[in-house]
Amino acid sequence: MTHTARRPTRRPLSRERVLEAAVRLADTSGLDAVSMRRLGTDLGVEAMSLYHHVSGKEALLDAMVEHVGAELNAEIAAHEAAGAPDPAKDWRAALRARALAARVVMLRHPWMPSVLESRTEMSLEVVRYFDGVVAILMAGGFGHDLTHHALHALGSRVIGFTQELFDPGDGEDTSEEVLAQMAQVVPNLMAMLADVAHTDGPEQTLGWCDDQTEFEFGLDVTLDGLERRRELRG
Amino acid sequence: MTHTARRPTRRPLSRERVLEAAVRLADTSGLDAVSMRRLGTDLGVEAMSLYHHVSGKEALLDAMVEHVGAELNAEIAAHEAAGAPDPAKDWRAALRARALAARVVMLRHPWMPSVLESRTEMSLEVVRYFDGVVAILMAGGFGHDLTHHALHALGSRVIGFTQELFDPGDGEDTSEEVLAQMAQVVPNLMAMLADVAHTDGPEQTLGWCDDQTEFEFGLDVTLDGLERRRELRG
DNA sequence: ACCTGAACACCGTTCAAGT
DNA sequence: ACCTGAACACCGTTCAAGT
Repeated sequence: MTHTARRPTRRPLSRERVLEAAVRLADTSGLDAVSMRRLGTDLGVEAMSLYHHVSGKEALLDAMVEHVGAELNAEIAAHEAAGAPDPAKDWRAALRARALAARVVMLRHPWMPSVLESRTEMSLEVVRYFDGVVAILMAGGFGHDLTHHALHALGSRVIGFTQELFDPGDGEDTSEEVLAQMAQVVPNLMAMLADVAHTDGPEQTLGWCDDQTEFEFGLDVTLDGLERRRELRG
Repeated sequence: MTHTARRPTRRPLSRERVLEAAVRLADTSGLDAVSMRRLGTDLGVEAMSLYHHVSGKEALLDAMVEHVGAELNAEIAAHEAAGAPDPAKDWRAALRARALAARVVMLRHPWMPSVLESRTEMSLEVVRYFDGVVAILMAGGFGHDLTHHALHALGSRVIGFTQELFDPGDGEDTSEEVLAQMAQVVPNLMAMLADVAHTDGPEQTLGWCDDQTEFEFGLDVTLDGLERRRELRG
């Protein structure tokens, strides 16, 4: 065995390599693990070397969003090539398909929602995604004004996620005593939870509780409400 | 003038005083300013003294949420005492009024949404708020199952905010050149923006772009969609 | 019981120095 | 041009010591 084979081949660092490593690190170990120092270690390099490829931590996060945004648009393009609903015929189906396709990408990167929301400058790739959403709504007969309102009403759902408020909780450590106490303080909520008893098997979560069924329900409710507005104004 | 008057009266630190200072600090200087050291300085005390009243940074954030949650429920109670819509007669009006009342509190604490979403354990006061939401939906004729779905569909809107994806941007530094370039890449979006041209005056923002008009539009769209589901199933 | 100061293990970032 | 190491100014938190 040679000497050169022993030490890991040190490809020169590149912006692309930095971003791939950062996204992978966030995917596997969570966003908190993404520090300049840790990222440097993963790449076999000093943290300070990263500054030759990204101007700082914030720029790194911007670039990570852009990286996933590109993945997102590639996914959408693939869907469209494979035959997607025609927005002029059925805007609802077209938008629904787009949101669900986006969701697949988002589920691969659970840290994306929170980083996306923390950005002060917005990603060109993500804007491009929204441009496609606008195109669908306009083709569906929404005016500019209603399209604008619709974007706000749909919020993050149109890009495949909803940032839920609570982790539903594992329910493992909730003793009978605690449950009885809760029933006193929040009786309506407890009665509801006892009745619905989530038994849908393993849920796909994105950040917090946000399973597929609830995501689609919320999306459809919003699409229904928008369709009504369109009929009224259109 | 006496000596005792000169140095700031040093009331003994209490949990309440710590929480009030933390909330005020977050309100005025943003969440990033809330560090144990900075908070200690504000209270005229070493950072380590705080650990006698909160067990750590995470516990402090939990307690801040609980503090605002209490303010939220007090606001709701005041609204109800002043005469709120009867949910049995008009669940829509009752829920709408509750969400808008909650929003007033949220606007006083723009950091609340992000902290709320980052909590792993949920606040009793906030849960109490949701218990009231469940009560309204049940009184309005939703079953337990539909009430559960409705909570997911409404998401954070029911507690007075939507976490918008983008800051609309000041538009101050967007040159003609950049606009022309954008029109190439995202033509649909640019056409829409040119048409709607936000001129509603100063917008109330909560975190990101989330003005009152858009908030109410999104809320009403969701309420419409839910009412339809209720009619179908009820 | 309540508060302190030093210390530890982390951050992001600057800067002068190496090759 | 690319990478390094020491240094700076911050974190949260532990722990032994003070009153």
